[in-house]
Amino acid sequence: MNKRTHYCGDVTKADMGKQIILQGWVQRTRNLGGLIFIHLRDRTGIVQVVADSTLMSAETFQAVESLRSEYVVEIIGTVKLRSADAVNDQMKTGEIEVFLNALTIFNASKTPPIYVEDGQNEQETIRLKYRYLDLRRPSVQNALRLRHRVIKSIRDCIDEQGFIEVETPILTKSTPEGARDYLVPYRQKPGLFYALPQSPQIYKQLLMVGGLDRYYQLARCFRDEDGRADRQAEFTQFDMEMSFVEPQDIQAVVENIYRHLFKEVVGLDIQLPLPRLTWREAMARYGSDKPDLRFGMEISDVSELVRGCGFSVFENALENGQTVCAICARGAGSFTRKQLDGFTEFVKTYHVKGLAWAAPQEDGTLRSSFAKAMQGDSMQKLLSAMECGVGDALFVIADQKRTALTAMGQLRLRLGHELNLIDTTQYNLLWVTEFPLVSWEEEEHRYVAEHHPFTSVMDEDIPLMNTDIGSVRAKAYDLVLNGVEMGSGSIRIHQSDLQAKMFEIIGLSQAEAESKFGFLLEAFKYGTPPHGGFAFGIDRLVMILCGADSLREVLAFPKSQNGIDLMMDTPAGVNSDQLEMLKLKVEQQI
RNA sequence: GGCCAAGUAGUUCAGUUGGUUAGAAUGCCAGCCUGUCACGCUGGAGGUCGAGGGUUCGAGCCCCUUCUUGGUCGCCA
Repeated sequence: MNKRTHYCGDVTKADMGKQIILQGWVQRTRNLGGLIFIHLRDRTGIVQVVADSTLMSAETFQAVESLRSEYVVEIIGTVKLRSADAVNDQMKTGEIEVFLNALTIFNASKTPPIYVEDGQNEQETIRLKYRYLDLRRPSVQNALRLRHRVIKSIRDCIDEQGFIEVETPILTKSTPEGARDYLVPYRQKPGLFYALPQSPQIYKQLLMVGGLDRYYQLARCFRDEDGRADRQAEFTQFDMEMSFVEPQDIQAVVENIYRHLFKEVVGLDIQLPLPRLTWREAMARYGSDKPDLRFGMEISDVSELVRGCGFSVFENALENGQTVCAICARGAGSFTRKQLDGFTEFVKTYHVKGLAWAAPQEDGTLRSSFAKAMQGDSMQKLLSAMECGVGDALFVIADQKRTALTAMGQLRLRLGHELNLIDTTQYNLLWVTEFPLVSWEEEEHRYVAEHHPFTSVMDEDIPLMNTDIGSVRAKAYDLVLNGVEMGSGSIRIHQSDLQAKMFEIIGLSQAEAESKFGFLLEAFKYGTPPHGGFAFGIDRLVMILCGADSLREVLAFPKSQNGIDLMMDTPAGVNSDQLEMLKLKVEQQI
């Protein structure tokens, strides 16, 4: 039985005079000679322990003298009120201290390679290598505690709505489309492989065929792609699926979850229903399918306005059927020429050829990269249409529509940050709906599913499937929080002929479809209910709620950008017996 | 796979134009100290300058290659 009577952070004035038992780690000691102060830490906080050499045996005091940072100990002591001048109001337990009577050292500790306290800025490499020490920091524990509360609140809420959690396999089948799969060799028949799931997509649809009606799972997903601050190879999704529903039914369930968890975890009331924006509108106004609506600065299509302006870049673009779009950034007129020109390099990363800018000055002149090329009053017309006045800056991009809008959307975000337009205390949630069903993949020279190949089509667009597939809209929707894609969902195809048609559109041969998804197409022939669902990333949500910049902050044991676990030092080699058993040969040892 | 940045003591960093024995803070070790709370004072130890090669009389610094980490483009249904 645990002898501990109190957690360190929980000792209060009310315990005065009691003998208590604490167990924890030594944060720091201050040895004043015959008097030693120890800050003892556990997951609740820190309390000061006092060892007075005149109140204990020489052996006990010697043991106290030997304590160092991160030793694990048990302390039996008496709670006393601090004298008025010794109170530490920076500490939660600063009014009291514990006079040590007995000490047990469970374990010594090497000198830790990182400081176990908040407010340090060690390189992440060293923090991740010694993650078990990093985990002792309050901020790291708080992130994990917040994550726990988010998950608990989701489970509570979804349970009340009649969903049951079903676990689906981790060893599953490699499928075409989507991200690269992690493969697992099958020992009994060399040459065959399992794949780790990118999502439980197919299983959850089969659960609907199986009549489960309302399913959810906190599902671990795997994608063998390069990492980013907001992308880990291995991540957790809240995944759900429902039968006999329309998009708004699913959205209502998800909205309930978000209202519930924001109330429980952040103490915030979210107004429902959440705002909705169609994909086309989101792209046109914000240049993104995950717009950050915490600030304005909307994009305008100025193609018609600049027609005949004389500037060859714009004229040529329009002749080639491209688009000219613009934003007006209030307050950006104070940027230096170097800064303004610097944005050109920035937008080029997003594959547009250039950026034109103009900034009206107080003295009536115009600083601009392209004013000279604009004939007549075309510049004035453009500025006044964009309501761009003194102190503002106008930015214009001419390129293919989607490319131009995307680059402009990225510029908008950057300007929003640099001009401090973003209220970081705000949580902005919205739905983006009516995603395109497919998009053209130039390199592969075929259409690919924008969401996934099981996504259903908007009823009124079904006729377009044979005539203008590029403009067909799907019953697909994303949830966006502060400009971050939280998750996606859709109504699925439940008719095997429509599913076959979809495979045909994305260039999946009948034979291939049969070998990869034969079981699914077969299942659809036995009374499949209309169904749909949604999934959102737990890691990203917790990251935003923590105000963290990276998913690594909200995972107990994250991996590096290249998918390496710096603590375990893995991926790692395996011995030749293991390879032999799997009949695997490594051609080139790196 | 491309581009950018970083890698120097346990940790965080400085290191000038290529020039003596590579520094600081903190941590660590030892001694002194009974009211500290980033305790204080005195002394000490601690370096493959990520790795390999090259240029040079001489390289932490210049050149080439490479590894690792981060950011980003591609990629991520």
